[in-house]
Amino acid sequence: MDQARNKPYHHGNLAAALVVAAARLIEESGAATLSLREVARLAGVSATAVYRHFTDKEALLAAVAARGFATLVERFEQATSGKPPRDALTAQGLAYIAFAQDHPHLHSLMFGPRVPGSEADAELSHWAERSFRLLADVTGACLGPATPPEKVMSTAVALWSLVHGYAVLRRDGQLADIPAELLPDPAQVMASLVPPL
Amino acid sequence: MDQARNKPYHHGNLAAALVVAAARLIEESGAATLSLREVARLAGVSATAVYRHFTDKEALLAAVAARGFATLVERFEQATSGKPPRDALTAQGLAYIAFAQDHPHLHSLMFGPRVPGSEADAELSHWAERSFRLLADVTGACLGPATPPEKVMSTAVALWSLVHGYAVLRRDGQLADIPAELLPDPAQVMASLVPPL
DNA sequence: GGCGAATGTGAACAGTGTCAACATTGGAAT
DNA sequence: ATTCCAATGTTGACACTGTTCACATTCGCC
Repeated sequence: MDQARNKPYHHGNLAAALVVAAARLIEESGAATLSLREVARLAGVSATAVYRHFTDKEALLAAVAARGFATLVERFEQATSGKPPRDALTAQGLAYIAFAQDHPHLHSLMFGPRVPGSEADAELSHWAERSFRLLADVTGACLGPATPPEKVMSTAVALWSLVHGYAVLRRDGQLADIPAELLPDPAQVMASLVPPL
Repeated sequence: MDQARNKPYHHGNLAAALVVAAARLIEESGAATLSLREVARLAGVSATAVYRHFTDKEALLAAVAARGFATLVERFEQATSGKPPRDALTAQGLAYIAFAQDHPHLHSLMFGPRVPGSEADAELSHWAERSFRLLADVTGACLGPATPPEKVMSTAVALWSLVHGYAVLRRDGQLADIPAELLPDPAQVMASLVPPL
């Protein structure tokens, strides 16, 4: 066992442990109420130790968000692997909606407002771009190789808007009052945005 | 002038003044960084006076959000008035997107996560329902009177998802890296979700 | 073995939301 | 018109937050 030993020298690697602890607390109660001190407490370290590894509270949050993007991309890949384009497209959309519903607070952190100047923003942007590229690629495959790139792009953004909007409305409880049988089937709506080949 | 008089007795009606002050600060810097004390300072009153009119910081925020919904509904009505159904529908969607872009922080507060138990949540829900009903009505008018209600509902939710998603992605800067000429035309995409009569 | 750099700690500061006790004032009942 | 209560506003305080500074410890390298 690791933690059964007497109190360790320095800690091994705090950075990772802090991200894990923060992620756990965020999944429970959201990023808004997260306290650096509580993260530190959970990692068995004193409050200011955080600043040896993250310049800011925001930097920690960005690291958690980046981890979230990593697992999101993973979900995308395992949802679409080996499927023909149109199946892959709807599978990816459904995976996105499922992710937002399974990890509402994390999703909210990942796609919340950006701090443009932040240095951690770079990695975040990288991940966000990558996950969008996955969507754009599948969309392109659905539309066929002869489709002009701006058509692919605008279709991908429309699809993303649709799926993201639905995911966000659901995760924030905005659709809670509407009985489930009246809600649209996301797969079907997505299909209607991609003109058949 | 009003404030040129010597310091007034009680204040007139603080509640409204506090909501106005809070709304102004929120439009500038967002609800996350809003400080009750600063609101009070801006209203020329001392911090704890807020608690004579709002049980909570959250209650104040809810009041601001409610005011936001009121102006949103107003925008909807003046955008759709006197237009045939399909024009009204796209006008309403565009008005929604414009609202989110003109008042990003307010929009974010209005459609952010709900606190279910909150007492102020009731009024918020009322407004949200009302603004959604506007959309559902226009959608119904587009689809024709013979359309089954669940079809109207699911179409309205799909439209809302699309427009809300696009508005949110834009307002949070998630589409900032994509050149404008590659972005979809919301009106056109909306039209493709409503089958022609 | 020793030394510098990396890492963790404690005390402290300004700022926050919120509560309890106190002060003031407006309006209603006499 | 006086009195009195309820509404409204203030002061002081508590626990908590993010963050900084000076200090302690420990690892890796010469």
